[in-house]
Order: sequence, then structure tokens, then C-alpha cells
Amino acid sequence: MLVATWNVNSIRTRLSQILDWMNQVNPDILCLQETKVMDDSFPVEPFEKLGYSVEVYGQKSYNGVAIISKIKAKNVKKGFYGITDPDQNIEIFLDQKRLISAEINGIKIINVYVPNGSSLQSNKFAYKIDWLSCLASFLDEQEKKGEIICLLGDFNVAPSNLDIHDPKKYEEGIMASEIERNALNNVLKGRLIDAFRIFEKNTGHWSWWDYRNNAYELNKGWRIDHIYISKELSSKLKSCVIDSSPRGNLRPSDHAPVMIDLNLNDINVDIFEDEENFFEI
DNA sequence: ATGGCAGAAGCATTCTGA
Repeated sequence: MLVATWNVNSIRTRLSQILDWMNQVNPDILCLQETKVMDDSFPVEPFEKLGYSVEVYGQKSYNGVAIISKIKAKNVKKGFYGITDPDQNIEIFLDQKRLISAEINGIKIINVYVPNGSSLQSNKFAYKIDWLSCLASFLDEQEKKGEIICLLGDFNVAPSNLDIHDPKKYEEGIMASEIERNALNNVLKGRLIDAFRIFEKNTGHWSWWDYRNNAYELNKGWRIDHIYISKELSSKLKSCVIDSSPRGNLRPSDHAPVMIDLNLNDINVDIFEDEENFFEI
């Protein structure tokens, strides 16, 4: 089962590129971020023609997430919900559509578009840290329910200096600061694994290249789009790749898709049954 | 330190992103 994430930076502008990519790659689940469109304007039909079901949670101009899947998603939820931590106030996050979750093949798919934060001095940075704190509480609730998780999307955080083309230049800057990395690690809490790092230990692999300064041509990128999976799923993980080729398209998104392949041959497979073969982090 | 490039809204230019 192929599960992919892609910040497409406008579904309407990128539609033909997304369909082309889906025809080539044939993903089972594609999670999109920055769709930038209200739900009633989302181009659902082209995906349905390809045999996919579409779930959207969008707004005008900014943000917006979607889950596109061959198997219809169950228990679709939009935004944060079910958080019991009294310190969290989800009301303040309602106006920005950044999270959609659903059950597919017994796996809880959580598709996120984490706020960028602008700069460490900005109010938006505090919002980013608060949003990640709320996401941690949200994951706590999923863990309580015993959910098998695939948390994926645009995190706007490079987890380590290996994930930045010039870490010295961006040291303690936005997407690279210790505060953001700690906030992300507090979401993961060791219960979720970075699928990409199971296979690749070296630097030089990016999922985002700035539109400016010829960053893609110079391969000056960052790895900020991630797929995190429950430990229970790690024995089912066959691969995790970043497909940088769409970044070379005419009028590309500034992000590339990231994809995992899970070995779920039978939709009724009990994913709890062989837990003896975990990868080490 | 700043801008650079791109998309949306809307029709000139501003806001936002990363």
C-alpha cells in the first residue's frame, strides 16, 4: 500500500501535475496540503474519475488539507477533536484548516499542515509551537485508543541538521530551531518513527526547495515533509522515498511528494500480529 | 539585514508562505 504526502501549493494551479503524478505512481492514499480552496470549489471529479474517494478540509486562499484514497476513508474528522488535556484550547485553531484524519485499512491517517511560524520573534511562531503542543495532546488521545498511526504532511521543521543543505547558515532560525525540534519530538515521543530515516542515514535529501535564488537547480533544499508511523507498522514498511521529479516541472509546487510502501497484502490483515521485528530508531 | 519567487484576491497591490 503506497501512502504519500505532498504540499501542492494550490490544488487548482497544480491539478494536472497531481493527476499526472498519480497516473505514474498509482498511490493508494495521497494526502495534500496547501490546497488553498474552499470545500465546495475543490476539484473532486478528476480524482473520482481515477477511482479515488476525496475528503477535504479547506478555506479560502490559505492552508487546506485533503485525503485522496482508493478505499473510502472512514471516520473522517476535520481539525483537532477529543482532546481531554485541560491546558489545550482547540478553539484558537478552528479558523486555520490544517488537519484532517481518517481510518483507512485499520490505520489512522493524520494529515497535517503545520504552521510555518515566520520567524522566532513572530506571534506566528508562538502559534506554531502551541499548534504542535495541541498535536501532541491529539496524539496522546490516539495512543489511549490504541490507534495504529500514520502521521504525515508538511511539518515545517527540519528534524536535524542533516535535513538542511546549509545548517550553519540557518542555525536556530525558523524550521531549524531547538524549540521547534523539541516541539516536534514531543509529538513523536518515541512512539512514532520517521519512515525516511529507517532507510537513509545521510544528508542531502530534500523535500522542499525555495522558489527563489535558483534553489532547486542548485539543490539547496530542506527535508520538512515527513511520514511518521507507529512502531507497530515498522515491520510492514518496505520503503520511503522522496520523489523530487515534480519539483522540476514547469510551474511546480515548491515541495516534492514523499511516499512510503506498506506491506499490507490483505485488508483484513491483523497488523498487530508480527511485532517481533521492529526496526531500531 | 533584505530580497528574491509564487499563489490568491481582484485589478494595483498586498498578504502570506518557507
